Amino acid sequence: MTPPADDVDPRVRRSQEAVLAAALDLFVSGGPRAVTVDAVSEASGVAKTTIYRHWADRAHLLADAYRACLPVVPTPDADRDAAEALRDVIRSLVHGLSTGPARPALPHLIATPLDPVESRALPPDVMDQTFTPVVRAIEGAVASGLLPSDTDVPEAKHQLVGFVIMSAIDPACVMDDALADRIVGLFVAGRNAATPLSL
Amino acid sequence: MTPPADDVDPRVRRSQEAVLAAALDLFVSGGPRAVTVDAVSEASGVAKTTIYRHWADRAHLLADAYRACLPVVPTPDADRDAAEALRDVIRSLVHGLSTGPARPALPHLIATPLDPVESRALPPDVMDQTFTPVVRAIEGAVASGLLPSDTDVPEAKHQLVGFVIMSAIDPACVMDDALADRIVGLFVAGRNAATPLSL
DNA sequence: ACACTACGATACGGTAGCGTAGCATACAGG
DNA sequence: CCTGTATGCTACGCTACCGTATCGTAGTGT
Repeated sequence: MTPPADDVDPRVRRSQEAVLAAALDLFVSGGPRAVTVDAVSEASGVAKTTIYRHWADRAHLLADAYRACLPVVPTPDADRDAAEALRDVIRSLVHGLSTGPARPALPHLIATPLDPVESRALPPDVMDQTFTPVVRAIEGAVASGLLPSDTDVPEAKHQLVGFVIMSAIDPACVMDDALADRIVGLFVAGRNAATPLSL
Repeated sequence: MTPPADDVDPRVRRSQEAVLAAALDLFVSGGPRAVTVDAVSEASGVAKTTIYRHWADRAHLLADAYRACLPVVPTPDADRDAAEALRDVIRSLVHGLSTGPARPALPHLIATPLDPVESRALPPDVMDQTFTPVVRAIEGAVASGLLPSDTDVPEAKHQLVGFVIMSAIDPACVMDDALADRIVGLFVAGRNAATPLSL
């Protein structure tokens, strides 16, 4: 499964692709609970027995469907300008969440790893992997002086990622580069304010 | 169910309380899927038939368990100092998420309303209700000049709430007033920065 | 003490889903 | 063409869970 081998029996290839496509559709529209083996078999036209010949059990099938719609955010080059790197990472995250199956599936993407039953075949840190580039970019920004040296990196991650996620969950929110740049701008400006705020 | 009447048969009272407590425990530790009528019956010592005498079906029982661990954030008085109101609302939100059953149940609190099956007896905007006080506080801050008049309120909500939620999800994060104040401080400072950032 | 009500226990029918077995068929590749 | 393999089909057994019915029992309030 993991390596999409090229030199395989075309029958195998066809089956796996049909199954995965159907599983992804079901996941996007109905969440993990909709990805039942019977439903996938029905929707894909692939016999249930065949599905079990390629996936150990339902959990692994669901895990593959999950990964198939998880957005991938590239890690910026380490020798890049920190501000640009940060901007590009957030733009990429926003873009990845607003295109493809990720946006409609976002609630399920968040909820699935948190469900002890549904996430059995998922690594416990699937989401972390997606957000690692953001952490790298923040670290780069701190190193280059764009952010104060005493910046709490995990906290900064919560701040940035939380903003993006909440925006993406709101169906009324327009997810574009302008939003991404605004998010980064508000973030950096707040972090660099001389006096945070006096209450 | 909704009105916790006081003048009822103590037997009824005792049953309902035991059931609700057990349902809440199961929800916190195992999510909505763990709240099965049989499991609740088993855990509470209340017969399944009795449960069905007080709740129409599993969905309503789950909905009550859900509401029982949802944090309640009081709306600040309208004639309050805007900065204090905003601070208190976020403090209250942070506190509500870090005490009681809300923190460990947070993933489930987020995921449940997003599940079309599990949320059948929940109003579609349960979460919104929790965040409404935040919106009110932001509006007050804009009105009083603490935030720029062109502030996008929904976007500001995403920013604040996203930060809080992501922090609460991270088990390593310490949720206290200091964090709340930092969140508000970074938020207000960023929003008031003359020039957001030039890239 | 007595009627009324809530409760417990058990059993049941029904549904949905998982995963497997057995056998017949279609197809890929040499 | 011919062998090996992937697939489809059907039929299972099993489990978990829902919601109901029935009936005897225990507790409440008067």
